Amino acid sequence: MDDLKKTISDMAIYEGLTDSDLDSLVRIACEKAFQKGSIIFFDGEYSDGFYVVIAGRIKITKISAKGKEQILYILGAGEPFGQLALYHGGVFPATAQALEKSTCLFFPKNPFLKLVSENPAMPFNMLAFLSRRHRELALQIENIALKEVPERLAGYLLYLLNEQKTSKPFNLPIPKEQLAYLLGASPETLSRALAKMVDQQIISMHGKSVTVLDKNGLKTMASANH
Amino acid sequence: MDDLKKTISDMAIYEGLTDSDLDSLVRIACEKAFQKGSIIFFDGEYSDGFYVVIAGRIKITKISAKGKEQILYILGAGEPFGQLALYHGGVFPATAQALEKSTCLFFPKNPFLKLVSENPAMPFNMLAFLSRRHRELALQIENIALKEVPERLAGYLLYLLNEQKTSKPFNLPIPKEQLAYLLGASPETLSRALAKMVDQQIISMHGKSVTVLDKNGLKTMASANH
DNA sequence: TGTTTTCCTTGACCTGGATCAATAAAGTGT
DNA sequence: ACACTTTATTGATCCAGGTCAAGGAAAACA
Repeated sequence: MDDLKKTISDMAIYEGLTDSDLDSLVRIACEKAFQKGSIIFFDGEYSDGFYVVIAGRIKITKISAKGKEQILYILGAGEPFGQLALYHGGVFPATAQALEKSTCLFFPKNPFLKLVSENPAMPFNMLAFLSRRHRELALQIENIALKEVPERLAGYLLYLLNEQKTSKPFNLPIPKEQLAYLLGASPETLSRALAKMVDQQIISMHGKSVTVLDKNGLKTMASANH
Repeated sequence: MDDLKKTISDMAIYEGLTDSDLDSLVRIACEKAFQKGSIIFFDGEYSDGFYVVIAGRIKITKISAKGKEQILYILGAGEPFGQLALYHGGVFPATAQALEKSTCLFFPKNPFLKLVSENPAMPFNMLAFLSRRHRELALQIENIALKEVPERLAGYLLYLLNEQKTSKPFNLPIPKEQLAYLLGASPETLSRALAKMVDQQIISMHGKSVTVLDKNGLKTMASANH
C-alpha cells in the first residue's frame, strides 16, 4: 500500500471503506501545501471540494467588518474541513487559514460526490463527523454567550489537561493571541486572566508551558456560579 | 394516503423516499403533544430518538448555571430536531422547549437507524439538513461574538422582511423576551434597541407588529463598520 | 549574531450592555 | 368585566472586557 493510500485509509471519515474505494479516493485526491498564515479559502467563497489535514494546524474562523476575529475550530492531522459546502449552500461558511506550515489533501467536489453516491457507508461517517462538529459549535456558543472569560479559559485548560493522561506541565498548542480569538476574548484580556490564575496559584506558566497546580480550583472556576 | 403518511411525506428530510419506506416510517412514528413552556428534552439527556415539528414552535436552547439563556434555533413545522444524538454522543447537546402549544412526531432511535441503513438516500437528506443547521450556528457565533446588539437586531429584522415578499408590516414571530435570548441580549437591551430604531424612524412598532420605514437604514445598521 | 518583526504583558481609560427596580401594558382564565 | 399573571418599557447604576498605548520578550530572518 503506497503512502497516500495509507494516509487516506487512516482518516476517520473513511473508516470501513473497501480497498477499491480507497483506490478511487487516491485517484481524485490532491496534496496541497500551505505556508503559515496563508488562507486556504475565504468565508463565502465558492466551494470546489473539501480538505483533510495531513500535517500542521488549520483554523476555521469568522472575521468581522471591523477585523475582529472569532475562531470556530482548530484542526489537526486527520480532520476534514470545508465539507459543509458539499451538501448545502455551495459556499464555504467560514474562512480557513493555516496556523503553521501545513499540508492538506484536497478532494474535488464532483468526483467525490459521485464516489459517495456509490458507497452508502460514507455519508454515515460524514454524518457522525458533522454531528460532532455541530456539538462543538453548540458548546462554543454556550461558552461565548453564557460564560465569562475566566470560566472559558479554565474550561480550556482542563480540556488540555485531560488530553494528556499525566498531570505534567504541557504546552499551549497555539500562540496566546490565537487562543484569545478561540475563547472569544482580546489578547489583553486573556493575558490578564492567565496572570490572575498564576497569582491565585491555580497554574504556573513559563512561556507556552503551563503547569496545573490546583485542578479542583480550575474545576470550580470552570463552572462558576458567581 | 392517510393523514400521518401525508405529513411525513411532506417533510424535507424524507424527500425522495419510496412508498414502502414511508409506510415503515408511519409504523415507527409516534405523535406527541406539548404545552406551551414544556420541556421536550434536556441538554445532556440520553437520547432515544428524534423529533420533527408538526405544529407550533420549538426552541433549542442552552441554559447557564446562572439561569441565563441563549437560543440556538427556533423551529417550525416540518423541521427536525434532536437528530445529532443519533449519530454522535448519544445525548442531546441542548435543551428543547415548546414556545407555544405544539405537536411533534417522534421517531425512536433504533427502528429509525435500521431504516436508514437500508435506505441510502436518507443519510444524504440528513447531511444536507445538518449542513444547513451548521451554517446557521456558525452565523450565530459570528453574530454574537463579532457584532453588537443593534447590528444583530437589524439583521434579524431584515431577515423577517425578506421572509415575506411584500414590505408590509409584519409581526414578530416570537415574544420580545424570546427574541432577546435568540439575539444574545437581555430583554431590557432589546427593548432599548428597538426604541432607538423607532426614534430614528427606521421602523415603527405597535405591539408585535413592525413596519420597516427605512430598509437601507436597516441594511447600513446590519453591517455597521463603526 | 544582531536586527527586525511578531507576540506578550501591563497600565489607564472607556463603553456596551447587564442588572436591579419600578411601572405600564398585554394576555389569560373565571 | 375583573383580577391575576406574564411580558414590555424606562430609568439608574455598575462592571467585564474592549481599546489605546507603550515597553519587554521571543521568534524569525538575514
